[in-house]
Amino acid sequence: MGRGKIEIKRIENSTNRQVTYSKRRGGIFKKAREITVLCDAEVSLIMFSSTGKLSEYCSPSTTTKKAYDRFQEVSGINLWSSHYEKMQNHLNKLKEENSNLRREIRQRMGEDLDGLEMEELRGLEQNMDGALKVVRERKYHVVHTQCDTYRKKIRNLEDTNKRFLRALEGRDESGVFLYDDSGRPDCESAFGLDNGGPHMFGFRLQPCQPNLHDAGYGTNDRLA
Amino acid sequence: MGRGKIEIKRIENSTNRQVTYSKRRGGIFKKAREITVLCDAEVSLIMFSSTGKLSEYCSPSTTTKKAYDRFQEVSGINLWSSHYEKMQNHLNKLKEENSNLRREIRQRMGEDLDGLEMEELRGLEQNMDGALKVVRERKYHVVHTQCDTYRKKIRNLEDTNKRFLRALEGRDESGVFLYDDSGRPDCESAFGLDNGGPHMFGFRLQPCQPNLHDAGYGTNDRLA
DNA sequence: AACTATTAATAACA
DNA sequence: TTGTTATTAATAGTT
Repeated sequence: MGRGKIEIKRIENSTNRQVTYSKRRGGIFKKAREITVLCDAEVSLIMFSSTGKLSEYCSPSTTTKKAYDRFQEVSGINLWSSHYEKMQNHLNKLKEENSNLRREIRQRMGEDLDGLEMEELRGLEQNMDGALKVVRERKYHVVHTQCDTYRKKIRNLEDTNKRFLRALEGRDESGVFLYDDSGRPDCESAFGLDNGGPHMFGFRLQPCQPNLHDAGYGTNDRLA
Repeated sequence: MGRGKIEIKRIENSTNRQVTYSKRRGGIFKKAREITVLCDAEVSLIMFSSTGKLSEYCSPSTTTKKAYDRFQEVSGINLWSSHYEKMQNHLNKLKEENSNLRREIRQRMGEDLDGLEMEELRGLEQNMDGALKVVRERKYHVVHTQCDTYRKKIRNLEDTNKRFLRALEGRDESGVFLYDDSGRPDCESAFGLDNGGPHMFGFRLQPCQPNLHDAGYGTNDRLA
């Protein structure tokens, strides 16, 4: 039907293909509507053009979802089980993994040790001992770097202030102090020499009643 | 098209309706096949006759399931949306949690410390230090209990053997030794006095190249 | 988007 | 059901 007969094979000209798609899509939709009315049928039709555009027709008596539900029932083909099962498996794996990770952390916090054999305890102790040394070294490094930075900054500010002071003294006699020595950081306490009051940061050691939050260390009692 | 024009309304004669359904269904399927080939389209078409009979067409390039999956994606209409989305969210949450837990363990193993502030490092150090003491105490406790048990068992066995020996000596003169002293456990090495060879248990400290397995401590580099 | 010559689909009939 | 055919409907190529 048309000015000439055509072979049923892919239309190479992209514009023609698009035009033909539009026209024929309209034709098929019309046919679908007609058979729905004439024959009291239920039709669900979804089409994607070569550019990925979606077109959908569905009989007024139903919905695409219902149609596919019914399709599943009648055909016995389950459209979702594989998806669903895969997700469920993945979920379970993650949950188990998660609980193992939580247990390991608890043990690394000194809890939940009852199930461990002597050898496991020894391994844990050695591991923690070595790790603690690394953490300690890192802390010293960070603290020293930090203190150096502060010292340099202080020296800079002091120099600047002295210059300002000299400049002002050149203008009038009211000696103004522009900085306060109490702003200097307390390097000593950072080395762990203080030990009073509630800790403000993570890594609290609370073996008997862990208080774990998502935002820091010891953060693993959610969704357990 | 036909011997006469027809109105598009339900065909009351049941036989005619069935015949028309069959013929038009064939027509639509043919059109669907044609547009698939001509226009490089993807079509999924499911139809139920008024008697409930299912007919299905699907482009060779896809499956009804795939087409429906794609339909969901593109249309945003989600048939099992609530379920699926919930699972997806749960999955993502677990994944994130998992990666947080892994990071915490790595840090408790002395790795991945670069991102930590001085205060966090101090907290970690304090926590690990306290936890290490707990682990050590627990280890001593287990070791001592273990050794006590072994000693009692050995004493029992020695007593038993002596009795057997006496009984045998009563019968003939061939002195038989019924136990071997090498079966006694090496309590000393369990206190951490040895330090050679590859470790057999978990909790290895390997800050630079962790070798983590699912079955023990330091077991968290899967699915990372 | 329209138009229209031509093919394709199909309603009625067998 | 299936096949035939007169007739209408769809559409390919064109404007």
